Amino acid sequence: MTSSTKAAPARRRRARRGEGERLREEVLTAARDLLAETGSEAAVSIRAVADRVGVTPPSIYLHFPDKEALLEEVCGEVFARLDAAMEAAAQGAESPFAGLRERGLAYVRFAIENPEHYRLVLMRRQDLGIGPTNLKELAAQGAFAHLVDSVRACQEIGAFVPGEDPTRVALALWAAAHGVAALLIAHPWLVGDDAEALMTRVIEATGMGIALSGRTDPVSGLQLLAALDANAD
Amino acid sequence: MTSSTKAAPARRRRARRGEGERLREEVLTAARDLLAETGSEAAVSIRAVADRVGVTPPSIYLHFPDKEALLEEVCGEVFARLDAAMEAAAQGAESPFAGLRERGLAYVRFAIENPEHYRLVLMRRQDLGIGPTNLKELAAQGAFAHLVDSVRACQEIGAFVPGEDPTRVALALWAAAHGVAALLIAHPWLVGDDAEALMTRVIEATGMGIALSGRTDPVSGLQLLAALDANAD
DNA sequence: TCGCTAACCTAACGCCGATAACTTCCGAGA
DNA sequence: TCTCGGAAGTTATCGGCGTTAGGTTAGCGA
Repeated sequence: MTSSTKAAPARRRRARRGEGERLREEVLTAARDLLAETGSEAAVSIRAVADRVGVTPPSIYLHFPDKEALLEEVCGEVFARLDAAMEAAAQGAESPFAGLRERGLAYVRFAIENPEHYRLVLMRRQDLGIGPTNLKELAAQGAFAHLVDSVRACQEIGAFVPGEDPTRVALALWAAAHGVAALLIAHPWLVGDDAEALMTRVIEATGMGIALSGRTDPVSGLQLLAALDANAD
Repeated sequence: MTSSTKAAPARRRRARRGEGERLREEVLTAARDLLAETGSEAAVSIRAVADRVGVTPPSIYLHFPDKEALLEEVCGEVFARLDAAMEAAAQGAESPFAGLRERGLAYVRFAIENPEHYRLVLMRRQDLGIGPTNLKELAAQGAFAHLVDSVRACQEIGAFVPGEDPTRVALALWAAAHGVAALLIAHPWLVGDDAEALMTRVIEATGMGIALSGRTDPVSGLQLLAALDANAD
């Protein structure tokens, strides 16, 4: 549909002997650009990628076992920036709890900025992906590990009750943020321009709810709110 | 792959004169069964459905404009049961707040029981679906309308601070529940057999967080928790 | 019995992911 | 300088997909 007049013999020059890896990089950038430009997985066909690079479809398979692997690597590149973005957002936070909130907001914003990548990685059924295959593995690396650390810090200052598995708490917080992200991506019309308000509300509410849950000491709501935004207990 | 030996001329008897609608129903049930059995959108191809019914692919188009419309109707049938399931779950609740929790749990359980239907309807980009196109429309019908009512009831008994738009609050609660559902569907390995624990934690936390947010009166945490599970203020 | 038309079917188009087998051509070794 | 192995592609093709154009059959009213 888009300028595929078929008569596009703008062939790419064949790579020299040891430079076979060059095509691999060109394919990756072509796929990445195509996904970013169209915002649609369907637009990133092997044929479209090959055409953009100036090569025939089977050549792709010299460097990637299948389409899935190609998309996975493209998304992997994008998601590699997630951890850094979340940590940067939490940098100036006044308290661990505030850091948690900033991380959550950065997470949802990242999803909004890379909607199709997010959808490919986190909104498709993936029973046995390349990534971690259980919660413990996930908790040991990247952004989720930092999230768990952040939860632990909240427990240490008393914002969260200690004793609960920080990994499970982090999973709950992740699920809430993921809900906002997934909803915004799948149904942008639902929220309109109030995406920021929604993500703030959900993330803060879930965080405060976890802070409140399990408490048996008669802490007042105001005390709790104050404690959450303070550095000390 | 599955018994498509091609030599399956078990042709269906052509419908009589006024009974053209019969094929439509047969196509719907075939598609529904196929989706339920395989749990995969890809398995529900026009050709596979036609084959199961005992008809040729183009015949499908006599009753459905395209594949999308067929899937939409199949999912619509399933989702028609969601509202009833949520209301039934909230029936015996001791308080509006408990009703909110039961509704949320029922929602996630519904998603787990119909994962592929849920994924088709709520985890794919749908800029202009047949359904409601803005939040107000959505708030006026079905399960979401009941959720909004439930939020309003929580405001009336003082569990939630009044003044906030109940629709927005309901949206936030929905997002949190959706996060759990979407995570469980896309990455079942993450949670293992603790799905119930995760959904309970997220739903309760978000509800309590919303109950706490916006409060300026020095209500104690314990008082608040107690109030949430009581019928009266 | 005729003929209209509802209810199908046959054939085909253009797309897709993927594979087998062929060609080109660089560059190291004789 | 010539050769020839193998890296870096190509051509041809398969089976499957959604969808469309146009032909065929059979039941029912006249």
